[in-house]
Amino acid sequence: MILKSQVEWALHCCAILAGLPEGRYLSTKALAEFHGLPKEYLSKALQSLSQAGLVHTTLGPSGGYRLAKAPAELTFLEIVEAVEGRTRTFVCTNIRANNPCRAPGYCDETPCAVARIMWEADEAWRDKLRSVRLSDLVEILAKEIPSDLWKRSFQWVLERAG
Amino acid sequence: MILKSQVEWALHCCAILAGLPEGRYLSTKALAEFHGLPKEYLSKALQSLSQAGLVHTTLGPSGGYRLAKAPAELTFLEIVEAVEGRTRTFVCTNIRANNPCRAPGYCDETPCAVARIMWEADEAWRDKLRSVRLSDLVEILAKEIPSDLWKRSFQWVLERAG
DNA sequence: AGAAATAGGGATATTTTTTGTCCTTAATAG
DNA sequence: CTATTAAGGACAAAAAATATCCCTATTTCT
Ligand code: SF4
Ligand code: SF4
Repeated sequence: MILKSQVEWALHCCAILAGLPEGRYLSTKALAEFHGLPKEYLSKALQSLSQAGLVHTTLGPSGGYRLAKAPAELTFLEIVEAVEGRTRTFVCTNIRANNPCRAPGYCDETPCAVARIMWEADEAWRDKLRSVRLSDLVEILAKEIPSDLWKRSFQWVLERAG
Repeated sequence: MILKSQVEWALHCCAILAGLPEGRYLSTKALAEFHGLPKEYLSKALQSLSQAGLVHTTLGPSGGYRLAKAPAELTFLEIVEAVEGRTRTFVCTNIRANNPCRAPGYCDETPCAVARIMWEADEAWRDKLRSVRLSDLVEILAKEIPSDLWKRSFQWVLERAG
């Protein structure tokens, strides 16, 4: 069970978009080039972000993406779920229904303990992701990335932002 | 990102094995029939449990599986990891290395903030699974499953245990 | 000793998911 | 009017999950 690579891509793209000046947009092409990713496929991830309402888009030259809300209002969970979907990582196939000893029709009402426990673990994962904001990430990156690289990257992005 | 169905199978099988009297074994055939699962494929899941040292096996007629330790000493995490593997659910493909502004050779030392945060969420998931013991599950099931079904199932298993 | 049942495991096949490409359409800026 | 963009549908390739089949060594029972 491995998350889609699109999750990593989306998080990185959001981190870049978080540094974009108010009102400017960055295109799929620029984001793909910056991260060395296949443009067409990255586009699908960005479309997911768009459908989830996390980013705003415009068309035409100078078009592209910007965040739909402030980085402090955007959580990791929102980004991850936009790309990865909201279905729980444990799905119950209801195998207890096959118990040869069961009364016919049993097992339909409540999910069993196995599923509930697995879902609690899933919730713990989501809780953690919900507790981290995009602004937290940007803060850490700003500290850790060498300032000359940080500046050059910022410059690179600005040159291509519409 | 969905866990393998073998995870559900393994958990259910362990729950059954937990109720097995000291020194007795239950075969793949019985476990597959009880849960309505393909015997050969379930066998792979049980082999994973065996390789992880969670169950003990014997060959021959009356052979099969029993738990290698007490249900109170066996956690959900051990069972899940035996089947699903121990790799983290977020894998870093190091896309920051593609940054056109980077100095050559950058990005090799430490994992970046994105990966660290995702790994923390992964740990939260594992922590939760580690906190639940197989005995906890059995306790809940004993409460929730109608006692006549519980008894019939127990009887069914005993008749087939070697 | 011989027959039957078992776990282990290798080889292979099928199905589903992930990853990726290609092309068309509608909108926008210059 | 042209160039550029996001959106999205159709399709293709690769990887992973889900099986199935078969052979071997071991154990139990007769
Ligand atoms: S016991 Fe729980 S996890 Fe297992 S099949 Fe039933 S509902 Fe699903
Ligand atoms: S920034 Fe982190 S998650 Fe992204 S590619 Fe680099 S190490 Fe991986």
